[in-house]
Amino acid sequence: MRVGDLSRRTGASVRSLRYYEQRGLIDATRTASGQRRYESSVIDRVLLIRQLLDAGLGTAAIADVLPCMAHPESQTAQLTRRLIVERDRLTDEIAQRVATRDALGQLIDAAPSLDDRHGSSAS
Amino acid sequence: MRVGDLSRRTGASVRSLRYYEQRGLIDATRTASGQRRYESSVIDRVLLIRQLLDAGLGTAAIADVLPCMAHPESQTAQLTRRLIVERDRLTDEIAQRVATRDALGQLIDAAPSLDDRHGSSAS
DNA sequence: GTAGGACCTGACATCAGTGTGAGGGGCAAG
DNA sequence: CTTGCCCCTCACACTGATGTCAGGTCCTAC
Repeated sequence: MRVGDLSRRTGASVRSLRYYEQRGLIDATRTASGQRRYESSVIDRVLLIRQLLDAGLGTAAIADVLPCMAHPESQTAQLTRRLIVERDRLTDEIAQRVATRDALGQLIDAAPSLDDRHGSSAS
Repeated sequence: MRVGDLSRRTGASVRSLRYYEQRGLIDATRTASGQRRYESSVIDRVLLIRQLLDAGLGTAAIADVLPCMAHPESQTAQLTRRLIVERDRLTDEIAQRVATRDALGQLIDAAPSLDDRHGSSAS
């Protein structure tokens, strides 16, 4: 499949797909004229990449953890440590966000109703 | 207090403090010669700003929600809606990160021990 | 009053992911 | 062979928070 197809099937822009390739996250064979051809397995890989990006990992981190996720048996101690680093970073970010979300939630709950929904008290 | 002091007491770089001011997040009086002077209440404000930044909010969002957090009584419906938007965004980000963290966690748990700690199974 | 540190503004650099435009080729259908 | 769409590379722009450098001023301690 070609970049346009892959783009359509993953939601990633063509630009992004080329960028992922440049970062070593996906690879493509080239036709004689230089056009990229992808195996269909790349679709899932791209979707995974996007999940990780959305989770706040950078392409470098993704390049490290992707192999583990694709071939769990290829995990080395080195890689496992990397996974742990990223997991712990996520844990910290989650805690930070939960704390802040709850703080915002309290302000919202304390706000003059806004007839947002709220059983508006048990009046 | 002066920028250097505020910087030391908050952990924010002088550069960042000036940036926060430029974004309207904090304000300072100026001496005749133009140097910034801060009230001590600004310390807490800066700490709060940093919490929000760490939680992934941008300075624009922070500029909106800070007044609510400082003076809850000043909350307008408009502001409350903004709070809700940010809270919901946080909720999404949290869900995304939790999912990814759990995926990483599974890989880590499935990894060849690494004698990380682990009661190393109930062997 | 002088040295040296703290401060001022302004501007350019960084990172990351993505958008966008230029200038040029590939390939299938008519 | 031409039309039209897809692809190629290169390269510059943007956003956001921060670093950093330059050139200049202020102020405290001696």
